[in-house]
Amino acid sequence: MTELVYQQIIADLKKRIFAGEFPSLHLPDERSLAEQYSVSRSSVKRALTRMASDGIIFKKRGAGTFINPLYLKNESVFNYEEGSNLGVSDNFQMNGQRPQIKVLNFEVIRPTEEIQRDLFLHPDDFVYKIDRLRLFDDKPFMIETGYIPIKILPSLSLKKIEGSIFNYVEQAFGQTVSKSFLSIFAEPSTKLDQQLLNLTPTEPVGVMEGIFFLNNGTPFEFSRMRLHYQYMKYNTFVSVSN
Amino acid sequence: MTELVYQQIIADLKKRIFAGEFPSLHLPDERSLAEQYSVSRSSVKRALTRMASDGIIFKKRGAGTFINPLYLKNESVFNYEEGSNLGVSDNFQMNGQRPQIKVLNFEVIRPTEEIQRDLFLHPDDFVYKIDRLRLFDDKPFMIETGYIPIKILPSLSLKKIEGSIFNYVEQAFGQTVSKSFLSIFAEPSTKLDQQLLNLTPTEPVGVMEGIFFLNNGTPFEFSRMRLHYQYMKYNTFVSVSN
DNA sequence: TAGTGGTCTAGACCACCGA
DNA sequence: CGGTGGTCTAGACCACTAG
Repeated sequence: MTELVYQQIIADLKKRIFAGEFPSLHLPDERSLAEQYSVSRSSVKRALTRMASDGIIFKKRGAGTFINPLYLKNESVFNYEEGSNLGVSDNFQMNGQRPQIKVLNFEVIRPTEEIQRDLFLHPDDFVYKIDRLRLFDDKPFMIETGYIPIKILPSLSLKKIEGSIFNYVEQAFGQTVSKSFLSIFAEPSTKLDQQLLNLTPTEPVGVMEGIFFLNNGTPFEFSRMRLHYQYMKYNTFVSVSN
Repeated sequence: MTELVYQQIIADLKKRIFAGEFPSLHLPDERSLAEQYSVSRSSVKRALTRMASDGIIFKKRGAGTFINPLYLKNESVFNYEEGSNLGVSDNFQMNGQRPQIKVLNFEVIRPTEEIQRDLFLHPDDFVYKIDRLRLFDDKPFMIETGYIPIKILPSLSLKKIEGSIFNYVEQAFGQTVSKSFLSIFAEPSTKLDQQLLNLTPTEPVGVMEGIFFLNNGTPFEFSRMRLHYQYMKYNTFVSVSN
């Protein structure tokens, strides 16, 4: 697959960590690892920096590099770092159940200035506006409105948006959706929310809105998702500065 | 303050971005920036990589480096990337306003099994249970319940929890709170929420709950935060694999 | 004080994008 | 095709931690 040096090091170190090769939770120092793998120290450092930002290890200047004990005990929580895609079906746990999609509306429009800016469009570019209701085991859980430039996906069709658009892009162009910038907040439900998501007036919706990017950095979609509050559970690992 | 080359570059580029120096959202290429700042390309690259992982910019191989339009739109909300700490006052934008803390309850209890597991405690360890109401410009916006092992902070006092616990830990032990696992979701407000946060029955709360870690990897606190929905806006930049 | 991770340089070659 | 970001090397010096 990928043969990048630092990715090989990451893969190998993960394997060795799970094999219990470091019972003290103390990894070899960077210079030794560089020698072991016959690479430069910079490449080792790059690998370790990645692993640290994933929460697998942490580094202590002057002391060494250590395995995060939670990584061993709580491996499942870390599994998100394996995913190759940011799509709904990957982010929401729908274990074996049937995710369904009901297309509410599908049209081509002139984007607002806001959308233009968010997706780096010219004033004369057009976008698809796609409204979909997503169900899960026959229960609606999310209203999704997406805007996608037609120049990125000129061949989109009603048929295709009844399935996963992200998967379609991956198959058709070999580009994965691997970055997103989202705002997450909550709101009282509107009449429409209540109707489509089977909510009572006191029950809220969770809102997630933002931009999805392709692997190559192209802004791909602006999306606004309104979720039944019981189905919105967003998990994050945050690490600041260092 | 900090004189690191790449941090200076980051600071300067942010300034220039906000000054509107790049209306096309297209930054100069790495080699030009290296020349402008009289540093190596590696240092520029390090700065840009940091900014990209913060979601400020994104890079497109073969094309260039671009400003994330949401960064400009959302500027105030991005401020969390300035903090050296994950605390409330750093995560929520309280520009010049007065954050206040009102202690509702402070006691030592035997942790539930769930808390034991989350904080990696033994059955005979005790924890502080701390209930606080946080206000912002005299308006309550968050009810916070925290559990902290007494063995980590044996000297905690009522006085100390009237201020930032994270800052106290930093001053007293030189450990920053720099990592967290959080779940984020929404709920209808309870009677207590409505009373403390000035909410009507149809207005919801945002909930953020999870574990905060010290720099060295020690699980430090389990926290459950119930926020006035208008004050919860969580921005995340997610990047998988690459 | 010895050893560790952190930063920085200078230069090389590769992979990709767009005109 | 030229220009861009991505990866990697080799080596230097600094800042911190621990014995």
